[in-house]
Amino acid sequence: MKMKERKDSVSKTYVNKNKDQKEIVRDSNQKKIMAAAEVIFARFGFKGATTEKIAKLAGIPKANLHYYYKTKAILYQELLEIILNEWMEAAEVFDNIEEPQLALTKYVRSKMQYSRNRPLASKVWANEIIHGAPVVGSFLETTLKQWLNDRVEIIQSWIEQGKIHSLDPTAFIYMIWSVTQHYADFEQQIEILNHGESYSDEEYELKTQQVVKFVLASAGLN
Amino acid sequence: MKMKERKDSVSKTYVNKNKDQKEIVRDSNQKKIMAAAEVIFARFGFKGATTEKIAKLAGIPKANLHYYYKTKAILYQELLEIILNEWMEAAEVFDNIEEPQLALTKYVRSKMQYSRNRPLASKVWANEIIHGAPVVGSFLETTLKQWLNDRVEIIQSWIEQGKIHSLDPTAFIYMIWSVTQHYADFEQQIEILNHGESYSDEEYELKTQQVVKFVLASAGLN
DNA sequence: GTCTATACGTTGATAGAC
DNA sequence: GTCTATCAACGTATAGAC
Repeated sequence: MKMKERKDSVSKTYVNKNKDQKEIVRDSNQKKIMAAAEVIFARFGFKGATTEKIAKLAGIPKANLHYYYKTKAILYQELLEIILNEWMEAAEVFDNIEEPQLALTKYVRSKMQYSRNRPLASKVWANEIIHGAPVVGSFLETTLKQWLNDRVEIIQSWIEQGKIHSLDPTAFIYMIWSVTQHYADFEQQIEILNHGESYSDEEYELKTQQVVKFVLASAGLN
Repeated sequence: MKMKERKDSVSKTYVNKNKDQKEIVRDSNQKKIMAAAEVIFARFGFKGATTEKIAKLAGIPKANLHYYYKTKAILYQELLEIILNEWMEAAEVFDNIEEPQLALTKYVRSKMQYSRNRPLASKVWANEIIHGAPVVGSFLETTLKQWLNDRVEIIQSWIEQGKIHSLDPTAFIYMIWSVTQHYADFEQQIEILNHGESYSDEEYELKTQQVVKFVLASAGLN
């Protein structure tokens, strides 16, 4: 109520500000929808998620959701795009670090942090891949393939310089991906096996350190 | 037609034999349905799978599927039970081997073979866990928890005997699970990143050897 | 931009003849 | 045990008033 009054009074004075306000409302609603979509898609998959569930969780009528996102498929695609961008950001730390020990440590920590902070996003992504990557398949073929090839070259150069053990760089990267993403994707299983409790920040930090050690040991860095 | 005639003629002479024949038909149909269910559930998830798709792939009418499995949920549960039993079988090789190097090598190889032979089953399982283990949750709490606890004790004893490095046994087991299952669950991604081709038997054997090395190195066994 | 009511397609499940 | 026809329930998406 108070907010609305303030908005109206502002709109009378500054037309541009009012326009901004509308955009702010739009952004706010889209963010609420996207946050809800992430929860529902993670829990039920694409087909199992219903626009009604998403709308209810977002606190808006279903028709309103369809006003912002014409179809469920479009909503899903936009969510995957957001997740993809986050994935790529987390991967950037691998670059521009010459020493393998530091580069690997930072990368693994970055991936573990992502699993900690965005488990739902990780699950949506995993679900998409498990079901054959119907939406993100083309991205895998282009962007991810390029990213992998570049990283394989870096690792190969480390091996040639004798900085790490001889190993299969692709298998090595898959190990890093799988071990770190496991903490997000299999979250419920981990929680059940941990006396029904999720890890505290301290426990998770210890797990992270352990995973870093596994990765470094696999490369012969101790 | 011929089959039917033969069955009838047999039934007149050997009642028991006829019963066997019927059971054979039943078993055969159930196997066809279950095989199709695995494909469809793996590709589309529980909600995305339709009984019509499953029946069509199995080569029977939808109503017939419902004759054998009253509901889609029951079909899904029975499939998970089969997968669970396979999972437990693959895990048995961990036991009764005193030397960590051999026990770990055999276990990792067993898991990698399972990912190779039964990628669809692995995906159905992963999908179930990612979505919060609504069906197998109780199993995780009891059987899997017990299995994990026992294995943690074995690994702990290895550490105390100085046979392997000091490490977090649970995190170590999670690493083995995640790395090996990755080759099944993220099969499509791996294929796309491998010039669009799935691994040959020879390539997969090399990847298996690499994964074994990673696991052994993580435990300080080189 | 918001929301109620509803049209339309899909799907799980069954009835009932064979 | 097999199969065609059918239906009730659900879910996506939209029309149209506000």
